[in-house]
Amino acid sequence: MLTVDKNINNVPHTYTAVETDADIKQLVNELKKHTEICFDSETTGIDANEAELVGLSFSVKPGEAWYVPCPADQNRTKEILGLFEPLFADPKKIWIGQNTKYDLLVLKWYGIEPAGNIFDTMLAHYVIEPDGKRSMDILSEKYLGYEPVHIEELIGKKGGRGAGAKTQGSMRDVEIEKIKEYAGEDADITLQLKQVFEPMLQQKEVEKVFNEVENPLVKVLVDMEFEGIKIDEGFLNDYSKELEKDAKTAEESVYKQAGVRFNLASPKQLGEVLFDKLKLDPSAKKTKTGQYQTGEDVLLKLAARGNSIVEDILTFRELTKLKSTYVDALPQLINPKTGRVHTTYGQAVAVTGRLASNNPNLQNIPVRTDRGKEIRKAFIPRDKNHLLVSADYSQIELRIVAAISADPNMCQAFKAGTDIHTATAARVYNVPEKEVTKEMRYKAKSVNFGIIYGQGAFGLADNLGISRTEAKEIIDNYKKEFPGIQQYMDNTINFARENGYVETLMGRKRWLRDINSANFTVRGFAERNAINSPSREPLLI
DNA sequence: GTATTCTGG
DNA sequence: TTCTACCAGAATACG
Repeated sequence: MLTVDKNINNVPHTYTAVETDADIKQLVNELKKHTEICFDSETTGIDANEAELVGLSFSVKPGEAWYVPCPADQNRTKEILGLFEPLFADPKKIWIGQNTKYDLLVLKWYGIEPAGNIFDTMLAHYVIEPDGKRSMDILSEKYLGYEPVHIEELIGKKGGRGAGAKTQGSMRDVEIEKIKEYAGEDADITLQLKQVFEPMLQQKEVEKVFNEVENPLVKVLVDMEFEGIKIDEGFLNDYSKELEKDAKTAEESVYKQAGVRFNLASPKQLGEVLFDKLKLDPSAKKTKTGQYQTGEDVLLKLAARGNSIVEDILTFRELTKLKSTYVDALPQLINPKTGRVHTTYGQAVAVTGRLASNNPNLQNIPVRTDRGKEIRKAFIPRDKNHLLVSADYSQIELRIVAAISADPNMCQAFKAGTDIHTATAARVYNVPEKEVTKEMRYKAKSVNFGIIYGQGAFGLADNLGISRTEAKEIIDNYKKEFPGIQQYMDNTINFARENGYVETLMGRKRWLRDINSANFTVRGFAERNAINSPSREPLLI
């Protein structure tokens, strides 16, 4: 049983503050003897692009840690960091940490880029249990049986809303005796987590994706976040006014046609106007909370029946979405220091192994509509000597499915280089590719996407606005024409039932606890996850 | 804080 | 018989 300091088994702990140059040099000499060094940084904020370094902690042995305070005098802090240069320059070191991307980004702002490899305990837990929670507090309690000092004890709770709410204090103002305990403990705990996770990575057979994908990716993401991207603020300000005006026009038109003014941004109020007052659909569906559904798919069906008010509602929705989520939000996220926007990538968030992006989310910038696409013009090169280059896989998920399933017809279609949806339509409708109509291609495309997600006849019918009979016919033909795909889906579900997980080409596993559930719905979800997850990760090289 | 909606892959 | 396409982040309304 591993032990963590005083509170667990009364094992003595030694957390030492190291402040003078002489003591720091002695610490560096001690750390030089070790290949694996656990480290953590304390900072003034939670945004690494804004944060100031308050201190660094190190540990190489459970129960022992050093804390090196970094003063507000930035020149002195750079001097201190300079003393660590021999360690950071050593390519043989392995830097252990929890969410190392954050600490490395903070260090990069001070010009420090460690040469050694990374062992990130957060990423270790991510590949061991992709859908669990993994804050350090929770990992410590779960794997070490120890509840760490809460940060609130040092700097108070996060600022609540309204007057009188206390704002969270700064790490900068905490006295060294307290911060030493907190920071030392973080490095200590993280080192012990590493010792727990390392054998687990072997047992679960996920070292490949951990060593070859996740850990090397950390430094790449640090570079990307640090670099950021330039935003044309003036362009967005102009566009905001245009959207404001056009949204207002659509809004007024809605009120005029409805014969009543209300909050158009409220789905609840809109539903009551459309279905109680105007009675546009006597069989309108309600959500589980009892209000009418007013999502885009519902509104599009009303529009198809010639309700002109719905066009204006859709326009209002589109324009206000663009304005509030992108056009007005992006300029506020420009970093005053760099004049650029720096997203934060979530490397251990999505259960499928994909990245996530926030503050701002740069993975959902509009592209489908003309007025949405316009927003992309605001992302510009740093100067006239640079340009932005865009590269994208073509149909990567379907290619992965073709490769894993080895379906001869699907592989042949990709090898021939023809449009995959046209090729699919030709097979499903049994016509030459030249005779595939737009309609046929559109439906085949929907089937191709639906297949990846485990969609059935009901979903396809709803999506395409066709009968369930027709949808079933299309799907049956699809399965007949691409027998390898059907076989792959059957095999995948069977594999999941027997093993309790599915895996990607890189060896990332997703555990499916409900795959053998007696509940049809619950089991169905797990089965669709089983089919869906493996197609999400390309094989590198 | 939860629900709904909409943006992307 | 059942409910119906996976994975995310963010804005807004509303209690």
